[in-house]
Amino acid sequence: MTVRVRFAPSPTGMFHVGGARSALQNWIFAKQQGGVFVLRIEDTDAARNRPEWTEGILSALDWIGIARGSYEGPHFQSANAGEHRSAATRLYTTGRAYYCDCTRDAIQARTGSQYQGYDGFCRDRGLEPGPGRALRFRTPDEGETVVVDLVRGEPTFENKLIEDFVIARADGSAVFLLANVVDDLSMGITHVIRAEEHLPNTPKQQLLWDALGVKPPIWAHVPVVVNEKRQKLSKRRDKVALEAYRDEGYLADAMRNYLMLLGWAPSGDREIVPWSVIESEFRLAEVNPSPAFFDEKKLRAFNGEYIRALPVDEFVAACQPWLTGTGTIAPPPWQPAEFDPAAFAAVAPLAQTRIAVLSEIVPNVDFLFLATPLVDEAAWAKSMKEGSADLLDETIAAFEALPEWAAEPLKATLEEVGAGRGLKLGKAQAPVRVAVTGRSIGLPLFESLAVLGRERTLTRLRAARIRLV
RNA sequence: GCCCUCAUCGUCUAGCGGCCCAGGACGCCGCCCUUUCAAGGCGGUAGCACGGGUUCGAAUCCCGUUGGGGGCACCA
Repeated sequence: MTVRVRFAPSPTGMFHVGGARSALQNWIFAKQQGGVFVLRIEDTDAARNRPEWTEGILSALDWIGIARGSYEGPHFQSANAGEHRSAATRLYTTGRAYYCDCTRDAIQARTGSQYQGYDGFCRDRGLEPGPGRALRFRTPDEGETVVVDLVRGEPTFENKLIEDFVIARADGSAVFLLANVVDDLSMGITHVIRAEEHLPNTPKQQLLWDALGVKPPIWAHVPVVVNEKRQKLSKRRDKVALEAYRDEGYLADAMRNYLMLLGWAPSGDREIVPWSVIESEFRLAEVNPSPAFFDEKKLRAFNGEYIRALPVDEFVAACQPWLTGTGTIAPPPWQPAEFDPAAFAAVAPLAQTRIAVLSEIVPNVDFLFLATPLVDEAAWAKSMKEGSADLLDETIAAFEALPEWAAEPLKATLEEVGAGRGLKLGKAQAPVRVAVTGRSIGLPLFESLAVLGRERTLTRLRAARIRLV
Protein backbone atom coordinates (compact mmCIF):
# COMPACT_ATOMS: atom_id res chain seq x y z
CA MET A 1 0.00 0.00 0.00
CA THR A 2 1.32 3.40 -0.94
CA VAL A 3 1.99 5.70 1.95
CA ARG A 4 -0.12 8.83 1.78
CA VAL A 5 0.33 11.68 4.22
CA ARG A 6 -1.34 15.02 4.31
CA PHE A 7 -0.70 18.49 5.56
CA ALA A 8 -4.01 20.13 6.37
CA PRO A 9 -3.72 23.74 7.43
CA SER A 10 -6.66 26.05 7.79
CA PRO A 11 -6.16 29.37 6.05
CA THR A 12 -5.61 32.08 8.63
CA GLY A 13 -3.69 34.72 6.80
CA MET A 14 -0.28 33.68 7.99
CA PHE A 15 1.74 30.53 7.95
CA HIS A 16 2.62 29.26 11.42
CA VAL A 17 6.21 28.12 11.93
CA GLY A 18 4.88 25.08 13.75
CA GLY A 19 2.86 24.29 10.67
CA ALA A 20 5.97 24.62 8.57
CA ARG A 21 7.64 22.06 10.76
CA SER A 22 4.74 19.64 10.45
CA ALA A 23 4.67 20.10 6.72
CA LEU A 24 8.37 19.38 6.48
CA GLN A 25 8.06 16.26 8.61
CA ASN A 26 5.19 15.00 6.51
CA TRP A 27 7.10 15.82 3.38
CA ILE A 28 10.20 13.97 4.48
CA PHE A 29 8.26 10.97 5.67
CA ALA A 30 6.44 10.70 2.36
CA LYS A 31 9.68 11.00 0.47
CA GLN A 32 11.39 8.34 2.56
CA GLN A 33 8.49 5.95 2.12
CA GLY A 34 8.11 6.58 -1.55
CA GLY A 35 4.71 7.96 -0.71
CA VAL A 36 2.53 10.88 -1.59
CA PHE A 37 2.22 14.22 0.17
CA VAL A 38 -1.26 15.67 -0.03
CA LEU A 39 -2.09 19.27 0.70
CA ARG A 40 -5.58 19.92 1.96
CA ILE A 41 -6.88 23.32 2.85
CA GLU A 42 -9.31 23.07 5.74
CA ASP A 43 -11.53 25.92 4.81
CA THR A 44 -14.77 24.71 6.36
CA ASP A 45 -15.05 27.68 8.61
CA ALA A 46 -16.33 30.56 6.51
CA ALA A 47 -14.29 33.02 8.56
CA ARG A 48 -11.18 31.20 7.49
CA ASN A 49 -11.85 31.16 3.85
CA ARG A 50 -10.14 33.68 1.67
CA PRO A 51 -8.44 32.75 -1.59
CA GLU A 52 -5.39 34.92 -0.97
CA TRP A 53 -4.78 33.02 2.24
CA THR A 54 -4.56 29.80 0.32
CA GLU A 55 -2.07 31.45 -1.96
CA GLY A 56 -0.10 32.40 1.12
CA ILE A 57 0.07 28.78 2.18
CA LEU A 58 1.24 27.68 -1.23
CA SER A 59 3.98 30.26 -1.39
CA ALA A 60 5.11 29.62 2.17
CA LEU A 61 5.39 25.91 1.43
CA ASP A 62 7.24 26.72 -1.73
CA TRP A 63 9.66 28.89 0.19
CA ILE A 64 10.62 26.18 2.67
CA GLY A 65 11.17 23.72 -0.11
CA ILE A 66 7.84 22.08 -0.78
CA ALA A 67 7.40 23.19 -4.34
CA ARG A 68 4.10 23.70 -6.05
CA GLY A 69 3.31 20.86 -8.34
CA SER A 70 5.49 18.43 -6.44
CA TYR A 71 2.62 17.25 -4.30
CA GLU A 72 -1.03 16.34 -4.61
CA GLY A 73 -3.48 19.15 -4.17
CA PRO A 74 -4.39 21.55 -2.89
CA HIS A 75 -7.71 19.93 -2.15
CA PHE A 76 -10.31 21.94 -0.33
CA GLN A 77 -12.21 20.56 2.57
CA SER A 78 -15.24 22.62 1.62
CA ALA A 79 -15.47 20.73 -1.64
CA ASN A 80 -16.06 17.59 0.32
CA ALA A 81 -19.02 18.89 2.32
CA GLY A 82 -21.41 16.47 0.64
CA GLU A 83 -19.42 13.49 1.74
CA HIS A 84 -19.19 14.84 5.25
CA ARG A 85 -22.97 15.05 5.38
CA SER A 86 -23.54 11.61 4.00
CA ALA A 87 -21.08 10.14 6.47
CA ALA A 88 -23.00 11.87 9.25
CA THR A 89 -26.25 10.49 7.92
CA ARG A 90 -24.79 7.03 7.68
CA LEU A 91 -23.67 7.16 11.29
CA TYR A 92 -27.15 8.25 12.28
CA THR A 93 -28.99 5.59 10.31
CA THR A 94 -26.72 2.87 11.62
CA GLY A 95 -27.39 3.98 15.14
CA ARG A 96 -23.87 5.15 15.81
CA ALA A 97 -25.03 8.70 16.30
CA TYR A 98 -28.11 10.43 17.61
CA TYR A 99 -29.69 13.84 17.60
CA CYS A 100 -29.48 16.11 20.57
CA ASP A 101 -31.22 19.38 21.30
CA CYS A 102 -29.38 20.30 24.46
CA THR A 103 -28.04 23.81 24.63
CA ARG A 104 -24.70 24.50 26.11
CA ASP A 105 -26.34 26.13 29.08
CA ALA A 106 -28.67 23.21 29.68
CA ILE A 107 -25.75 20.81 29.74
CA GLN A 108 -23.83 23.10 32.04
CA ALA A 109 -26.81 23.32 34.38
CA ARG A 110 -26.97 19.55 34.64
CA THR A 111 -23.28 18.85 35.00
CA GLY A 112 -22.41 21.61 37.42
CA SER A 113 -20.20 24.64 37.31
CA GLN A 114 -17.06 22.81 36.30
CA TYR A 115 -17.21 21.46 32.78
CA GLN A 116 -17.68 17.69 32.88
CA GLY A 117 -18.34 16.90 29.26
CA TYR A 118 -21.64 16.00 27.67
CA ASP A 119 -23.78 13.87 29.98
CA GLY A 120 -25.58 11.76 27.37
CA PHE A 121 -28.94 13.31 28.10
CA CYS A 122 -30.34 12.71 24.61
CA ARG A 123 -28.74 9.34 24.07
CA ASP A 124 -31.94 7.37 24.22
CA ARG A 125 -34.54 10.00 23.49
CA GLY A 126 -34.78 8.87 19.89
CA LEU A 127 -34.88 12.41 18.54
CA GLU A 128 -35.41 12.85 14.80
CA PRO A 129 -33.35 15.34 12.84
CA GLY A 130 -34.75 18.82 13.21
CA PRO A 131 -33.99 22.46 13.79
CA GLY A 132 -31.67 23.10 16.70
CA ARG A 133 -30.62 19.48 16.83
CA ALA A 134 -26.99 18.54 16.54
CA LEU A 135 -25.77 15.06 15.79
CA ARG A 136 -23.70 13.38 18.46
CA PHE A 137 -21.57 10.30 18.15
CA ARG A 138 -22.48 7.51 20.56
CA THR A 139 -19.16 6.54 22.14
CA PRO A 140 -18.67 3.04 23.54
CA ASP A 141 -19.40 2.58 27.22
CA GLU A 142 -16.62 0.16 27.77
CA GLY A 143 -13.33 -0.95 26.42
CA GLU A 144 -10.47 1.30 25.47
CA THR A 145 -9.09 2.93 22.39
CA VAL A 146 -5.42 2.40 21.72
CA VAL A 147 -3.76 4.91 19.45
CA VAL A 148 -0.79 3.58 17.56
CA ASP A 149 1.57 6.51 17.47
CA LEU A 150 5.00 6.59 15.86
CA VAL A 151 6.42 9.09 18.30
CA ARG A 152 4.57 8.33 21.51
CA GLY A 153 4.01 4.60 21.54
CA GLU A 154 0.45 3.61 22.32
CA PRO A 155 -1.49 6.20 24.26
CA THR A 156 -4.58 4.50 25.61
CA PHE A 157 -7.95 6.05 26.34
CA GLU A 158 -10.83 4.63 28.29
CA ASN A 159 -13.90 4.74 26.10
CA LYS A 160 -16.29 5.50 28.92
CA LEU A 161 -14.41 8.72 29.55
CA ILE A 162 -14.92 9.91 26.02
CA GLU A 163 -18.03 12.05 25.83
CA ASP A 164 -20.64 11.77 23.10
CA PHE A 165 -19.20 14.50 20.96
CA VAL A 166 -20.91 16.50 18.27
CA ILE A 167 -20.13 15.42 14.73
CA ALA A 168 -22.62 17.58 12.83
CA ARG A 169 -24.12 20.96 13.58
CA ALA A 170 -27.82 21.68 13.60
CA ASP A 171 -27.52 22.86 10.00
CA GLY A 172 -26.19 19.46 9.05
CA SER A 173 -22.62 20.50 8.39
CA ALA A 174 -19.88 18.33 9.86
CA VAL A 175 -17.56 19.67 12.52
CA PHE A 176 -13.80 19.29 12.34
CA LEU A 177 -13.61 15.91 14.04
CA LEU A 178 -15.79 14.27 11.42
CA ALA A 179 -14.84 16.31 8.37
CA ASN A 180 -11.20 15.66 9.04
CA VAL A 181 -11.76 11.93 9.29
CA VAL A 182 -13.96 11.74 6.22
CA ASP A 183 -11.39 13.66 4.20
CA ASP A 184 -8.50 11.52 5.37
CA LEU A 185 -10.53 8.47 4.62
CA SER A 186 -11.59 9.51 1.16
CA MET A 187 -8.10 10.67 0.31
CA GLY A 188 -6.65 7.36 1.40
CA ILE A 189 -4.41 8.83 4.07
CA THR A 190 -2.30 6.14 5.70
CA HIS A 191 -0.28 8.17 8.19
CA VAL A 192 -1.36 11.26 10.06
CA ILE A 193 1.59 13.31 11.25
CA ARG A 194 0.43 16.35 13.18
CA ALA A 195 0.99 18.37 16.33
CA GLU A 196 0.49 16.97 19.79
CA GLU A 197 -2.44 19.28 20.42
CA HIS A 198 -4.48 16.85 18.36
CA LEU A 199 -3.67 13.85 20.50
CA PRO A 200 -6.80 14.19 22.65
CA ASN A 201 -8.87 14.27 19.45
CA THR A 202 -7.34 11.09 18.22
CA PRO A 203 -9.35 8.49 20.14
CA LYS A 204 -12.54 10.21 19.01
CA GLN A 205 -11.40 10.22 15.44
CA GLN A 206 -10.24 6.66 15.62
CA LEU A 207 -13.68 5.69 16.89
CA LEU A 208 -15.10 7.45 13.87
CA TRP A 209 -12.85 5.53 11.51
CA ASP A 210 -14.02 2.33 13.13
CA ALA A 211 -17.65 3.33 12.93
CA LEU A 212 -17.22 4.16 9.28
CA GLY A 213 -15.80 0.71 8.77
CA VAL A 214 -12.28 1.65 7.80
CA LYS A 215 -9.01 0.80 9.47
CA PRO A 216 -7.60 3.96 11.07
CA PRO A 217 -4.27 5.41 9.93
CA ILE A 218 -1.01 5.24 11.83
CA TRP A 219 -0.63 8.38 13.89
CA ALA A 220 2.38 10.45 14.81
CA HIS A 221 1.91 13.31 17.22
CA VAL A 222 4.93 15.53 17.30
CA PRO A 223 5.39 17.86 20.27
CA VAL A 224 4.20 21.42 20.03
CA VAL A 225 6.58 24.32 19.65
CA VAL A 226 6.58 26.65 22.64
CA ASN A 227 7.71 30.14 23.53
CA GLU A 228 10.14 31.17 26.28
CA LYS A 229 7.35 30.76 28.80
CA ARG A 230 6.83 27.22 27.57
CA GLN A 231 3.41 27.87 26.14
CA LYS A 232 2.30 26.75 22.74
CA LEU A 233 3.31 29.34 20.18
CA SER A 234 0.33 31.54 19.60
CA LYS A 235 -0.50 33.81 16.74
CA ARG A 236 -1.64 36.48 19.15
CA ARG A 237 1.34 36.88 21.39
CA ASP A 238 4.25 35.24 19.62
CA LYS A 239 6.12 35.80 16.42
CA VAL A 240 4.88 32.77 14.55
CA ALA A 241 4.45 33.88 10.96
CA LEU A 242 6.90 32.23 8.64
CA GLU A 243 6.51 35.26 6.40
CA ALA A 244 7.79 37.52 9.16
CA TYR A 245 10.99 35.53 9.40
CA ARG A 246 11.31 35.42 5.66
CA ASP A 247 10.93 39.19 5.41
CA GLU A 248 13.52 39.72 8.10
CA GLY A 249 15.99 37.87 6.01
CA TYR A 250 16.11 34.37 7.35
CA LEU A 251 17.23 31.96 4.68
CA ALA A 252 14.84 29.16 3.87
CA ASP A 253 17.62 26.62 4.24
CA ALA A 254 18.51 27.88 7.69
CA MET A 255 14.88 27.95 8.72
CA ARG A 256 14.07 24.44 7.60
CA ASN A 257 17.27 23.11 9.14
CA TYR A 258 16.46 24.80 12.44
CA LEU A 259 12.83 23.72 12.37
CA MET A 260 13.79 20.11 11.95
CA LEU A 261 16.14 20.34 14.93
CA LEU A 262 13.23 21.15 17.20
CA GLY A 263 12.81 17.82 18.90
CA TRP A 264 15.27 15.92 16.82
CA ALA A 265 18.95 15.84 15.93
CA PRO A 266 20.93 14.32 13.08
CA SER A 267 23.69 11.83 13.80
CA GLY A 268 27.06 12.98 15.00
CA ASP A 269 27.96 16.12 16.85
CA ARG A 270 26.63 18.56 14.32
CA GLU A 271 23.44 20.46 13.84
CA ILE A 272 23.93 22.42 10.69
CA VAL A 273 23.66 19.81 8.03
CA PRO A 274 22.71 19.63 4.38
CA TRP A 275 19.04 19.09 3.78
CA SER A 276 19.81 15.77 2.14
CA VAL A 277 21.19 14.50 5.43
CA ILE A 278 18.02 15.46 7.23
CA GLU A 279 15.94 13.86 4.53
CA SER A 280 17.73 10.59 4.89
CA GLU A 281 18.26 10.52 8.65
CA PHE A 282 15.04 11.92 10.07
CA ARG A 283 12.92 9.38 11.93
CA LEU A 284 9.62 10.08 13.61
CA ALA A 285 10.46 7.47 16.21
CA GLU A 286 13.49 9.56 17.20
CA VAL A 287 11.51 12.70 17.81
CA ASN A 288 11.79 13.89 21.39
CA PRO A 289 8.23 13.84 22.74
CA SER A 290 8.55 16.92 24.93
CA PRO A 291 7.73 20.44 23.76
CA ALA A 292 10.57 22.38 22.16
CA PHE A 293 11.30 26.07 22.60
CA PHE A 294 11.52 28.08 19.42
CA ASP A 295 14.75 29.95 20.13
CA GLU A 296 15.17 32.81 17.73
CA LYS A 297 18.68 33.45 19.04
CA LYS A 298 19.73 30.05 17.89
CA LEU A 299 17.90 30.45 14.62
CA ARG A 300 19.88 33.66 14.10
CA ALA A 301 23.10 31.82 14.73
CA PHE A 302 22.11 29.19 12.20
CA ASN A 303 21.15 31.86 9.73
CA GLY A 304 24.46 33.65 10.17
CA GLU A 305 26.28 30.46 9.36
CA TYR A 306 24.17 29.87 6.30
CA ILE A 307 24.76 33.43 5.14
CA ARG A 308 28.50 33.12 5.57
CA ALA A 309 28.49 29.85 3.68
CA LEU A 310 26.95 31.51 0.63
CA PRO A 311 29.17 32.17 -2.39
CA VAL A 312 29.51 35.95 -2.64
CA ASP A 313 27.46 36.27 -5.79
CA GLU A 314 24.64 34.34 -4.19
CA PHE A 315 24.90 36.51 -1.13
CA VAL A 316 24.64 39.60 -3.32
CA ALA A 317 21.61 38.17 -5.06
CA ALA A 318 20.01 37.19 -1.78
CA CYS A 319 20.33 40.76 -0.49
CA GLN A 320 18.46 42.32 -3.39
CA PRO A 321 14.96 42.33 -1.88
CA TRP A 322 16.18 44.40 1.07
CA LEU A 323 18.21 46.67 -1.17
CA THR A 324 15.20 47.47 -3.30
CA GLY A 325 12.26 46.93 -0.96
CA THR A 326 10.55 44.17 -2.86
CA GLY A 327 7.06 43.02 -1.99
CA THR A 328 6.30 43.15 1.72
CA ILE A 329 9.84 44.17 2.57
CA ALA A 330 10.32 47.77 3.69
CA PRO A 331 12.11 50.00 1.18
CA PRO A 332 15.65 51.12 2.02
CA PRO A 333 16.29 54.71 3.17
CA TRP A 334 18.05 55.75 -0.01
CA GLN A 335 16.63 56.79 -3.39
CA PRO A 336 16.54 53.84 -5.80
CA ALA A 337 18.53 55.84 -8.36
CA GLU A 338 21.33 56.30 -5.85
CA PHE A 339 21.92 52.61 -5.46
CA ASP A 340 25.16 51.49 -7.07
CA PRO A 341 25.39 47.74 -7.70
CA ALA A 342 29.12 47.87 -8.25
CA ALA A 343 29.74 49.64 -4.99
CA PHE A 344 27.54 47.16 -3.22
CA ALA A 345 29.31 44.22 -4.78
CA ALA A 346 32.60 45.68 -3.62
CA VAL A 347 31.59 45.76 0.04
CA ALA A 348 29.33 42.73 0.07
CA PRO A 349 32.05 40.31 1.21
CA LEU A 350 32.80 42.61 4.12
CA ALA A 351 29.17 42.70 5.13
CA GLN A 352 28.65 38.99 4.76
CA THR A 353 30.39 38.07 7.99
CA ARG A 354 28.69 40.86 9.86
CA ILE A 355 25.02 40.15 9.50
CA ALA A 356 22.87 37.36 10.86
CA VAL A 357 19.72 38.17 8.91
CA LEU A 358 19.60 39.70 5.46
CA SER A 359 17.65 42.80 6.47
CA GLU A 360 20.70 43.88 8.44
CA ILE A 361 22.47 44.54 5.19
CA VAL A 362 20.73 47.92 4.91
CA PRO A 363 22.24 49.74 7.90
CA ASN A 364 25.61 48.34 6.93
CA VAL A 365 25.71 49.87 3.50
CA ASP A 366 23.29 52.79 3.60
CA PHE A 367 26.11 55.33 3.92
CA LEU A 368 27.18 54.45 0.40
CA PHE A 369 23.88 55.40 -1.19
CA LEU A 370 22.67 58.22 0.98
CA ALA A 371 23.46 61.82 0.09
CA THR A 372 24.27 62.44 3.73
CA PRO A 373 24.72 59.67 6.28
CA LEU A 374 22.10 59.02 8.93
CA VAL A 375 23.86 60.11 12.09
CA ASP A 376 23.50 58.07 15.24
CA GLU A 377 23.77 60.83 17.83
CA ALA A 378 24.89 58.50 20.58
CA ALA A 379 27.68 57.26 18.38
CA TRP A 380 28.60 60.81 17.45
CA ALA A 381 28.77 61.87 21.08
CA LYS A 382 30.89 58.87 21.93
CA SER A 383 33.37 59.28 19.11
CA MET A 384 33.81 63.02 18.92
CA LYS A 385 36.10 64.14 21.69
CA GLU A 386 38.35 67.13 22.25
CA GLY A 387 40.95 67.06 19.61
CA SER A 388 38.63 65.45 17.11
CA ALA A 389 38.30 68.72 15.22
CA ASP A 390 42.05 69.00 14.82
CA LEU A 391 42.33 65.37 13.94
CA LEU A 392 39.68 65.82 11.28
CA ASP A 393 41.50 68.86 9.90
CA GLU A 394 44.72 66.96 9.58
CA THR A 395 42.96 63.97 8.11
CA ILE A 396 41.20 66.07 5.53
CA ALA A 397 44.46 67.65 4.48
CA ALA A 398 46.22 64.33 4.30
CA PHE A 399 43.41 62.69 2.36
CA GLU A 400 43.29 65.58 -0.09
CA ALA A 401 46.95 65.07 -0.79
CA LEU A 402 46.77 61.31 -1.11
CA PRO A 403 48.11 60.21 -4.50
CA GLU A 404 46.21 56.95 -4.58
CA TRP A 405 42.68 56.61 -3.14
CA ALA A 406 42.73 53.05 -1.86
CA ALA A 407 42.30 51.21 1.41
CA GLU A 408 45.94 50.61 2.24
CA PRO A 409 47.20 54.19 1.74
CA LEU A 410 44.11 55.51 3.51
CA LYS A 411 44.86 53.34 6.47
CA ALA A 412 48.53 54.30 6.49
CA THR A 413 47.59 57.94 6.31
CA LEU A 414 45.18 57.92 9.20
CA GLU A 415 47.60 55.81 11.19
CA GLU A 416 50.21 58.51 10.68
CA VAL A 417 47.86 61.35 11.55
CA GLY A 418 46.79 59.49 14.64
CA ALA A 419 50.33 58.72 15.67
CA GLY A 420 51.15 62.40 15.44
CA ARG A 421 48.47 63.03 18.01
CA GLY A 422 49.36 60.08 20.21
CA LEU A 423 46.40 58.05 19.07
CA LYS A 424 46.32 54.45 18.04
CA LEU A 425 44.41 53.63 14.94
CA GLY A 426 41.50 52.32 16.95
CA LYS A 427 40.99 55.75 18.47
CA ALA A 428 41.87 57.78 15.45
CA GLN A 429 39.44 56.05 13.17
CA ALA A 430 36.43 56.64 15.39
CA PRO A 431 35.70 60.28 14.51
CA VAL A 432 36.30 59.56 10.85
CA ARG A 433 33.95 56.65 10.94
CA VAL A 434 31.06 58.59 12.47
CA ALA A 435 31.68 61.52 10.17
CA VAL A 436 31.50 59.35 7.10
CA THR A 437 29.05 56.59 8.02
CA GLY A 438 27.11 58.16 10.89
CA ARG A 439 27.82 55.17 13.08
CA SER A 440 30.50 53.91 15.44
CA ILE A 441 30.33 50.40 14.18
CA GLY A 442 30.27 49.13 10.65
CA LEU A 443 32.25 47.70 7.81
CA PRO A 444 36.04 48.03 7.80
CA LEU A 445 36.58 51.78 7.45
CA PHE A 446 39.27 52.12 4.82
CA GLU A 447 37.69 49.72 2.40
CA SER A 448 34.49 51.68 2.88
CA LEU A 449 36.20 54.97 2.14
CA ALA A 450 37.84 53.49 -0.89
CA VAL A 451 34.47 52.55 -2.29
CA LEU A 452 32.80 55.79 -1.25
CA GLY A 453 35.35 57.81 -3.16
CA ARG A 454 37.50 60.80 -2.38
CA GLU A 455 34.99 63.53 -3.05
CA ARG A 456 32.17 62.16 -0.98
CA THR A 457 34.50 61.21 1.83
CA LEU A 458 36.01 64.65 1.99
CA THR A 459 32.62 66.33 1.81
CA ARG A 460 31.46 64.37 4.83
CA LEU A 461 34.65 64.97 6.77
CA ARG A 462 34.36 68.69 6.15
CA ALA A 463 30.70 68.70 7.14
CA ALA A 464 31.55 66.95 10.37
CA ARG A 465 34.40 69.38 10.97
CA ILE A 466 31.99 72.29 10.63
CA ARG A 467 29.55 70.73 13.00
CA LEU A 468 32.31 70.51 15.60
CA VAL A 469 32.97 74.21 15.60
C1' G B 1 -12.74 19.47 37.69
C1' C B 2 -11.64 15.49 34.04
C1' C B 3 -8.51 13.11 30.20
C1' C B 4 -3.89 12.60 27.73
C1' U B 5 1.15 13.50 27.72
C1' C B 6 6.21 14.88 28.91
C1' A B 7 10.79 15.33 32.19
C1' U B 8 19.57 15.37 30.49
C1' C B 9 23.26 22.22 31.03
C1' G B 10 19.26 28.78 30.73
C1' U B 11 17.79 26.70 25.55
C1' C B 12 17.88 22.65 21.43
C1' U B 13 19.80 18.02 21.93
C1' A B 14 23.50 13.10 22.12
C1' G B 15 22.86 9.09 25.34
C1' C B 16 18.67 3.74 24.49
C1' G B 17 22.30 -0.94 31.67
C1' G B 18 28.63 -0.69 32.25
C1' C B 19 32.35 3.27 26.84
C1' C B 20 29.23 9.01 31.00
C1' C B 21 32.26 11.94 37.85
C1' A B 22 27.39 12.79 30.83
C1' G B 23 29.14 14.71 24.53
C1' G B 24 27.69 18.67 20.84
C1' A B 25 25.19 23.30 19.55
C1' C B 26 23.01 28.26 20.86
C1' G B 27 23.53 31.73 24.76
C1' C B 28 26.77 33.67 28.38
C1' C B 29 31.99 34.72 30.31
C1' G B 30 37.29 35.09 29.46
C1' C B 31 41.72 35.16 26.20
C1' C B 32 43.91 35.55 21.18
C1' C B 33 43.48 38.03 16.47
C1' U B 34 42.09 43.06 15.20
C1' U B 35 40.93 49.96 12.07
C1' U B 36 35.08 49.75 14.86
C1' C B 37 31.84 45.67 14.77
C1' A B 38 31.68 40.95 13.26
C1' A B 39 33.87 36.47 11.67
C1' G B 40 37.65 33.05 13.21
C1' G B 41 40.82 30.43 17.03
C1' C B 42 41.40 28.81 22.16
C1' G B 43 39.40 28.13 26.98
C1' G B 44 35.47 28.37 30.60
C1' U B 45 30.35 28.38 32.93
C1' A B 46 26.21 25.12 33.43
C1' G B 47 22.48 19.52 33.47
C1' C B 48 20.70 13.59 34.32
C1' A B 49 13.69 17.23 38.86
C1' C B 50 12.86 14.38 43.56
C1' G B 51 11.87 9.73 46.28
C1' G B 52 11.56 4.66 46.18
C1' G B 53 12.59 0.16 43.80
C1' U B 54 14.94 -3.67 39.94
C1' U B 55 20.19 -4.85 39.01
C1' C B 56 26.82 -6.72 40.43
C1' G B 57 25.98 -1.93 38.00
C1' A B 58 20.92 3.22 36.13
C1' A B 59 20.83 9.40 32.96
C1' U B 60 19.25 4.86 30.76
C1' C B 61 14.11 -0.19 33.33
C1' C B 62 9.58 0.03 36.99
C1' C B 63 6.48 2.78 40.61
C1' G B 64 5.29 7.23 43.00
C1' U B 65 5.86 12.54 43.88
C1' U B 66 6.64 17.17 41.97
C1' G B 67 6.81 20.16 37.95
C1' G B 68 5.80 21.35 32.69
C1' G B 69 2.77 20.86 28.28
C1' G B 70 -1.70 19.72 25.47
C1' G B 71 -6.91 19.01 25.35
C1' C B 72 -11.92 18.82 27.17
C1' A B 73 -17.42 23.98 22.02
C1' C B 74 -22.89 23.09 17.10
C1' C B 75 -13.51 26.39 16.06
C1' A B 76 -10.00 23.89 13.14
